[in-house]
Amino acid sequence: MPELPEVETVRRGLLPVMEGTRILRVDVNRPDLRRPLPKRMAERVSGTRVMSLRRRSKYLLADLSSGETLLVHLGMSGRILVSGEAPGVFRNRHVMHDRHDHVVFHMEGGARVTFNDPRRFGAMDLVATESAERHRLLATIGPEPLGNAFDEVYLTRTLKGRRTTIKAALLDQRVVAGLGNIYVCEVLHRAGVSPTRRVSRLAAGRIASLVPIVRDVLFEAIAAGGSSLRDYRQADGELGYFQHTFRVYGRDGETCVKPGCGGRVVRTAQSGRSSFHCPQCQR
DNA sequence: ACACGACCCTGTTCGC
DNA sequence: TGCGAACAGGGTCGTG
Repeated sequence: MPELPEVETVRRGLLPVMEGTRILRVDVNRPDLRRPLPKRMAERVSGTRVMSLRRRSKYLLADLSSGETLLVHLGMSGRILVSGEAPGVFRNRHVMHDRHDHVVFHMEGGARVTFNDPRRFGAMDLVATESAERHRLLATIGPEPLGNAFDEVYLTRTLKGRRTTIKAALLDQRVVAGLGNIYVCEVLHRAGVSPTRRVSRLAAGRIASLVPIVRDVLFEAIAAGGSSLRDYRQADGELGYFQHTFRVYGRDGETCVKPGCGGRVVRTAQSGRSSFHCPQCQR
Protein backbone atom coordinates (compact mmCIF):
# COMPACT_ATOMS: atom_id res chain seq x y z
CA MET A 1 0.00 0.00 0.00
CA PRO A 2 1.94 2.81 1.32
CA GLU A 3 4.62 4.52 -0.63
CA LEU A 4 6.08 7.87 0.33
CA PRO A 5 2.96 9.97 -0.43
CA GLU A 6 0.72 7.68 1.59
CA VAL A 7 3.07 7.71 4.57
CA GLU A 8 3.37 11.48 4.38
CA THR A 9 -0.42 11.71 4.24
CA VAL A 10 -0.71 9.52 7.33
CA ARG A 11 1.88 11.67 9.11
CA ARG A 12 -0.05 14.85 8.38
CA GLY A 13 -3.26 13.25 9.56
CA LEU A 14 -1.66 12.19 12.81
CA LEU A 15 0.02 15.51 13.60
CA PRO A 16 -3.00 17.20 15.21
CA VAL A 17 -3.68 14.34 17.60
CA MET A 18 -0.12 13.20 18.30
CA GLU A 19 2.45 15.96 18.11
CA GLY A 20 2.85 17.63 21.47
CA THR A 21 0.46 15.18 23.05
CA ARG A 22 1.08 12.65 25.79
CA ILE A 23 0.55 8.97 25.20
CA LEU A 24 -1.35 7.75 28.23
CA ARG A 25 -1.39 4.06 27.49
CA VAL A 26 -0.48 1.59 24.76
CA ASP A 27 -2.22 -1.68 24.05
CA VAL A 28 0.11 -4.16 22.40
CA ASN A 29 -2.13 -6.96 21.21
CA ARG A 30 0.47 -9.36 19.88
CA PRO A 31 4.20 -9.89 20.38
CA ASP A 32 5.26 -9.40 16.78
CA LEU A 33 4.50 -8.04 13.36
CA ARG A 34 6.94 -9.20 10.77
CA ARG A 35 9.59 -9.17 13.48
CA PRO A 36 9.20 -8.95 17.23
CA LEU A 37 7.88 -5.68 18.59
CA PRO A 38 10.35 -3.80 20.83
CA LYS A 39 10.85 -5.27 24.27
CA ARG A 40 8.60 -3.78 26.95
CA MET A 41 7.19 -1.48 24.30
CA ALA A 42 4.04 -0.55 26.21
CA GLU A 43 5.98 0.49 29.32
CA ARG A 44 8.61 2.41 27.38
CA VAL A 45 6.07 4.42 25.42
CA SER A 46 3.32 4.94 27.97
CA GLY A 47 3.49 8.29 29.71
CA THR A 48 5.81 9.91 27.18
CA ARG A 49 4.96 12.92 25.08
CA VAL A 50 5.34 12.94 21.30
CA MET A 51 7.78 15.78 20.70
CA SER A 52 7.71 15.54 16.92
CA LEU A 53 6.39 13.23 14.25
CA ARG A 54 8.72 12.91 11.29
CA ARG A 55 8.97 10.86 8.13
CA ARG A 56 12.02 9.32 6.53
CA SER A 57 11.31 7.46 3.31
CA LYS A 58 8.35 5.19 4.11
CA TYR A 59 9.06 5.26 7.85
CA LEU A 60 7.27 7.32 10.45
CA LEU A 61 9.42 8.48 13.36
CA ALA A 62 7.83 9.63 16.58
CA ASP A 63 10.37 11.35 18.82
CA LEU A 64 9.30 10.77 22.41
CA SER A 65 10.07 12.84 25.51
CA SER A 66 11.85 9.79 26.94
CA GLY A 67 14.70 10.26 24.45
CA GLU A 68 13.58 7.34 22.38
CA THR A 69 12.11 7.38 18.89
CA LEU A 70 9.37 5.05 17.76
CA LEU A 71 9.90 3.82 14.20
CA VAL A 72 6.86 2.63 12.31
CA HIS A 73 6.71 1.02 8.90
CA LEU A 74 3.36 0.15 7.34
CA GLY A 75 4.58 -2.65 5.10
CA MET A 76 2.06 -3.60 2.44
CA SER A 77 -1.21 -3.55 4.31
CA GLY A 78 -0.55 -1.39 7.37
CA ARG A 79 -2.90 1.44 8.28
CA ILE A 80 -3.06 3.95 11.06
CA LEU A 81 -6.48 5.25 11.97
CA VAL A 82 -7.55 7.89 14.45
CA SER A 83 -10.71 7.50 16.44
CA GLY A 84 -12.12 8.74 19.70
CA GLU A 85 -13.47 11.93 21.10
CA ALA A 86 -10.57 14.32 20.78
CA PRO A 87 -11.24 17.80 19.43
CA GLY A 88 -11.23 17.69 15.66
CA VAL A 89 -11.80 13.95 15.48
CA PHE A 90 -15.25 13.61 14.06
CA ARG A 91 -14.93 10.61 11.82
CA ASN A 92 -14.42 7.03 12.85
CA ARG A 93 -15.88 7.82 16.20
CA HIS A 94 -17.38 4.41 16.53
CA VAL A 95 -14.83 1.95 15.23
CA MET A 96 -15.29 -1.72 15.80
CA HIS A 97 -12.30 -3.54 17.15
CA ASP A 98 -10.68 -5.50 14.37
CA ARG A 99 -8.58 -8.60 14.90
CA HIS A 100 -5.75 -6.92 13.03
CA ASP A 101 -5.62 -3.94 15.37
CA HIS A 102 -2.18 -4.84 16.67
CA VAL A 103 -1.17 -1.72 18.58
CA VAL A 104 -3.42 1.00 19.99
CA PHE A 105 -2.13 4.31 21.39
CA HIS A 106 -4.44 6.07 23.83
CA MET A 107 -3.67 9.78 23.69
CA GLU A 108 -4.25 12.37 26.33
CA GLY A 109 -7.41 14.20 25.36
CA GLY A 110 -9.21 11.10 24.16
CA ALA A 111 -7.90 10.25 20.71
CA ARG A 112 -7.08 6.65 19.89
CA VAL A 113 -4.44 5.88 17.28
CA THR A 114 -4.73 2.35 15.97
CA PHE A 115 -2.13 0.45 13.96
CA ASN A 116 -3.91 -2.17 11.86
CA ASP A 117 -2.04 -4.55 9.56
CA PRO A 118 -3.61 -7.76 8.26
CA ARG A 119 -0.52 -9.07 6.50
CA ARG A 120 1.82 -8.01 9.28
CA PHE A 121 4.55 -6.95 6.87
CA GLY A 122 4.81 -3.79 8.92
CA ALA A 123 7.39 -3.12 11.61
CA MET A 124 7.97 -1.07 14.73
CA ASP A 125 11.10 -0.39 16.70
CA LEU A 126 12.23 1.83 19.56
CA VAL A 127 15.67 3.41 19.37
CA ALA A 128 17.58 6.28 20.95
CA THR A 129 16.53 9.47 19.17
CA GLU A 130 20.11 10.64 18.76
CA SER A 131 20.99 7.59 16.71
CA ALA A 132 17.66 7.02 14.98
CA GLU A 133 18.98 8.04 11.57
CA ARG A 134 21.67 5.41 11.87
CA HIS A 135 19.20 2.66 12.64
CA ARG A 136 19.91 -0.38 10.50
CA LEU A 137 16.58 0.03 8.73
CA LEU A 138 17.36 3.63 7.79
CA ALA A 139 21.13 3.62 7.41
CA THR A 140 21.29 2.47 3.80
CA ILE A 141 18.34 4.42 2.46
CA GLY A 142 19.09 6.96 -0.25
CA PRO A 143 18.19 10.65 -0.34
CA GLU A 144 14.68 11.96 0.08
CA PRO A 145 13.30 12.55 -3.42
CA LEU A 146 11.79 15.87 -2.40
CA GLY A 147 14.99 17.09 -0.76
CA ASN A 148 17.97 18.94 -2.19
CA ALA A 149 20.31 15.96 -2.18
CA PHE A 150 18.28 14.27 -4.90
CA ASP A 151 19.29 16.06 -8.05
CA GLU A 152 20.38 15.36 -11.61
CA VAL A 153 24.05 15.03 -10.76
CA TYR A 154 23.33 12.63 -7.93
CA LEU A 155 21.06 10.36 -9.96
CA THR A 156 23.24 10.13 -13.04
CA ARG A 157 26.31 9.42 -10.90
CA THR A 158 24.55 6.86 -8.77
CA LEU A 159 23.11 4.93 -11.69
CA LYS A 160 26.28 5.01 -13.74
CA GLY A 161 27.57 1.51 -14.31
CA ARG A 162 24.47 -0.25 -13.07
CA ARG A 163 23.41 -3.26 -15.10
CA THR A 164 19.85 -3.44 -13.86
CA THR A 165 16.66 -2.05 -15.37
CA ILE A 166 15.48 1.46 -14.66
CA LYS A 167 12.41 0.06 -12.91
CA ALA A 168 14.51 -1.95 -10.47
CA ALA A 169 16.89 0.95 -9.98
CA LEU A 170 14.16 3.39 -8.99
CA LEU A 171 12.60 0.82 -6.69
CA ASP A 172 15.97 0.35 -4.99
CA GLN A 173 15.66 2.28 -1.73
CA ARG A 174 19.43 2.87 -1.67
CA VAL A 175 19.14 4.92 -4.85
CA VAL A 176 16.23 7.09 -3.80
CA ALA A 177 13.92 6.87 -0.81
CA GLY A 178 10.24 6.15 -0.83
CA LEU A 179 9.34 5.08 -4.34
CA GLY A 180 7.29 1.92 -4.73
CA ASN A 181 5.73 -0.01 -7.57
CA ILE A 182 2.91 2.41 -8.36
CA TYR A 183 4.86 5.63 -8.45
CA VAL A 184 7.75 4.14 -10.39
CA CYS A 185 5.29 3.01 -13.06
CA GLU A 186 3.80 6.49 -13.19
CA VAL A 187 7.18 8.22 -13.29
CA LEU A 188 8.42 6.07 -16.15
CA HIS A 189 5.30 6.71 -18.19
CA ARG A 190 5.64 10.45 -17.80
CA ALA A 191 9.30 10.16 -18.72
CA GLY A 192 8.61 8.01 -21.78
CA VAL A 193 11.01 5.34 -20.54
CA SER A 194 10.22 1.63 -20.68
CA PRO A 195 10.45 -0.13 -17.30
CA THR A 196 12.52 -2.88 -18.90
CA ARG A 197 15.11 -0.45 -20.20
CA ARG A 198 18.61 -1.11 -18.92
CA VAL A 199 20.11 1.82 -17.06
CA SER A 200 23.29 1.35 -19.05
CA ARG A 201 21.33 1.96 -22.24
CA LEU A 202 19.84 5.26 -21.12
CA ALA A 203 21.57 8.50 -22.02
CA ALA A 204 22.61 10.61 -19.03
CA GLY A 205 20.19 13.29 -20.10
CA ARG A 206 17.25 10.91 -19.96
CA ILE A 207 18.24 9.74 -16.49
CA ALA A 208 18.52 13.34 -15.38
CA SER A 209 15.06 14.06 -16.77
CA LEU A 210 13.63 11.59 -14.27
CA VAL A 211 14.50 13.82 -11.32
CA PRO A 212 11.88 16.55 -11.79
CA ILE A 213 9.32 13.94 -12.83
CA VAL A 214 9.84 11.97 -9.62
CA ARG A 215 9.37 15.19 -7.69
CA ASP A 216 6.24 16.16 -9.62
CA VAL A 217 4.55 12.80 -9.23
CA LEU A 218 5.22 12.62 -5.50
CA PHE A 219 4.30 16.22 -4.92
CA GLU A 220 1.01 15.82 -6.76
CA ALA A 221 0.25 12.57 -4.95
CA ILE A 222 0.83 14.15 -1.54
CA ALA A 223 -1.36 17.08 -2.49
CA ALA A 224 -4.09 14.60 -3.43
CA GLY A 225 -3.83 12.83 -0.07
CA GLY A 226 -2.09 9.80 -1.50
CA SER A 227 -3.62 6.95 -3.43
CA SER A 228 -6.37 4.76 -2.07
CA LEU A 229 -6.19 1.27 -3.48
CA ARG A 230 -8.40 -1.42 -2.08
CA ASP A 231 -9.53 -0.08 1.26
CA TYR A 232 -6.55 2.05 2.13
CA ARG A 233 -7.50 5.18 4.05
CA GLN A 234 -5.91 8.28 5.40
CA ALA A 235 -5.61 8.62 9.16
CA ASP A 236 -8.96 10.36 9.36
CA GLY A 237 -10.66 7.64 7.35
CA GLU A 238 -10.91 9.72 4.19
CA LEU A 239 -9.85 8.35 0.85
CA GLY A 240 -6.94 9.84 -1.05
CA TYR A 241 -7.70 10.48 -4.66
CA PHE A 242 -4.41 10.38 -6.55
CA GLN A 243 -5.36 6.94 -7.88
CA HIS A 244 -7.81 8.68 -10.18
CA THR A 245 -4.88 10.33 -11.92
CA PHE A 246 -2.90 7.13 -12.54
CA ARG A 247 -1.89 7.10 -16.17
CA VAL A 248 -0.72 3.52 -16.45
CA TYR A 249 -0.97 1.74 -13.10
CA GLY A 250 -3.86 -0.74 -13.21
CA ARG A 251 -4.85 0.41 -16.70
CA ASP A 252 -3.73 -2.56 -18.77
CA GLY A 253 -5.76 -2.87 -21.95
CA GLU A 254 -6.75 0.79 -21.92
CA THR A 255 -5.66 3.36 -24.46
CA CYS A 256 -2.64 5.39 -23.46
CA VAL A 257 -3.70 8.78 -22.12
CA LYS A 258 -0.73 10.60 -23.60
CA PRO A 259 -2.09 12.97 -26.23
CA GLY A 260 -1.54 11.67 -29.73
CA CYS A 261 0.01 8.41 -28.59
CA GLY A 262 -2.81 6.01 -29.27
CA GLY A 263 -0.92 3.07 -27.75
CA ARG A 264 -2.35 0.47 -25.42
CA VAL A 265 -1.19 -0.02 -21.86
CA VAL A 266 0.18 -3.46 -21.13
CA ARG A 267 0.89 -5.24 -17.91
CA THR A 268 4.07 -7.24 -17.59
CA ALA A 269 5.88 -8.94 -14.75
CA GLN A 270 9.33 -7.93 -13.61
CA SER A 271 10.87 -10.06 -10.89
CA GLY A 272 7.50 -11.11 -9.64
CA ARG A 273 6.01 -7.63 -9.58
CA SER A 274 3.60 -6.05 -12.03
CA SER A 275 4.69 -3.31 -14.35
CA PHE A 276 2.33 -1.22 -16.39
CA HIS A 277 3.53 0.74 -19.38
CA CYS A 278 2.68 1.87 -22.89
CA PRO A 279 5.02 0.24 -25.41
CA GLN A 280 4.14 2.94 -27.91
CA CYS A 281 5.46 5.98 -26.05
CA GLN A 282 7.77 4.35 -23.51
CA ARG A 283 11.05 3.21 -25.00
C1' DA B 1 29.41 -5.34 -5.17
C1' DC B 2 25.53 -6.50 -7.39
C1' DA B 3 21.30 -8.77 -9.02
C1' DC B 4 17.81 -11.99 -8.46
C1' DG B 5 14.57 -15.19 -6.35
C1' DA B 6 12.40 -16.92 -2.24
C1' DC B 7 10.16 -15.65 1.64
C1' DC B 8 7.31 -13.28 5.27
C1' DC B 9 1.22 -13.44 6.03
C1' DT B 10 -3.55 -12.56 5.10
C1' DG B 11 -7.28 -10.95 2.33
C1' DT B 12 -9.38 -10.27 -2.06
C1' DT B 13 -10.11 -11.18 -6.77
C1' DC B 14 -10.03 -14.12 -10.78
C1' DG B 15 -10.94 -18.15 -13.54
C1' DC B 16 -12.82 -22.63 -14.09
C1' DT C 1 -22.12 -20.68 -6.21
C1' DG C 2 -17.74 -22.88 -4.80
C1' DC C 3 -13.01 -23.48 -4.65
C1' DG C 4 -8.16 -23.16 -5.53
C1' DA C 5 -4.83 -20.11 -7.82
C1' DA C 6 -3.02 -15.85 -8.44
C1' DC C 7 -2.12 -11.52 -6.88
C1' DA C 8 -1.44 -7.34 -3.76
C1' DG C 9 1.25 -0.95 -2.58
C1' DG C 10 6.62 -3.54 1.55
C1' DG C 11 11.49 -5.10 2.80
C1' DT C 12 15.08 -8.90 4.16
C1' DC C 13 17.97 -12.51 3.37
C1' DG C 14 20.69 -15.95 1.03
C1' DT C 15 22.79 -17.36 -3.17
C1' DG C 16 25.49 -17.17 -7.36
